Amino acid sequence: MSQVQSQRMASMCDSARSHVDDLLVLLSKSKMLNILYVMNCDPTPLRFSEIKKRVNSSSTTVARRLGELEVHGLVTRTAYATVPATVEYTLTQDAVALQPSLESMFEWVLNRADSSV
Amino acid sequence: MSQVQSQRMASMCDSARSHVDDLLVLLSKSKMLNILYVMNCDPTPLRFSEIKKRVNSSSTTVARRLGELEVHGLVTRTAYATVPATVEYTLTQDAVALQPSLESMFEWVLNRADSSV
DNA sequence: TTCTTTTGTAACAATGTTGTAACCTGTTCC
DNA sequence: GGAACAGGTTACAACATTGTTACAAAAGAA
Repeated sequence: MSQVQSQRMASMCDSARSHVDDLLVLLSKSKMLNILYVMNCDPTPLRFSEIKKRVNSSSTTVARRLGELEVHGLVTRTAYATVPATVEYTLTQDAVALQPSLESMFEWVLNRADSSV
Repeated sequence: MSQVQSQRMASMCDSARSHVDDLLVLLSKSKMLNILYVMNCDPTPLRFSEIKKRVNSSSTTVARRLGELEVHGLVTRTAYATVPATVEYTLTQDAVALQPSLESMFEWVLNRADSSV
């Protein structure tokens, strides 16, 4: 955002507000909810290629999203020195705490999708 | 299963899948979760300018988001012939069904924001 | 030696999204 | 007549994001 905001929102701490916004921006990135969804549905560690296949996106985007999730402490990346390389992703404790909300959100989404077909 | 049957099921799955994706794309648009958040926090009908102020975005974006929400049946727009014009937005029943998930998601977001400050 | 595989990264053109500025409607007040 | 207000819309330049293509590393198979 190019504009400098000097507004005073009376009741809320600005720095907390920006952290909340950061997280909402993170969750709003393309394929982010999809990735969390497939990782939520399948509690086993998932490989890069498997995630990519399930969310139906390019390597670039999947790599970017997983990187962002790792930076924010929502997924753990584990690389094994196999040939060819094997990398597994799992949700962290923090992300698991988000699971119930996501699950009921996805349920709502599925219900809507059903009734609008 | 016959070929015709499996084709029909495949296409049903596809269309359901695309509806799910539509909704995820909708929810992933910028400021969308913010708008749902402020409308969730304040159960009274909210005016355009009030929403705009609370999510801190441009008229263009807020109008676009509210329009999309209306098209998807998540908000109701009510215009009153006052001078100057008054327009109120409220969540629909459908959106209210999403509230619990959103609320616990926002709680999670706030908790994370707190601990990362 | 060259091919294959997985898991990425780099560069870049195409595409999508955003805010800004200007404008519009309709009515009341001066 | 002109200003002021809420609630937008439109055009467009600036900015952000995406997919594609090319590439790499490491080692076993052919």
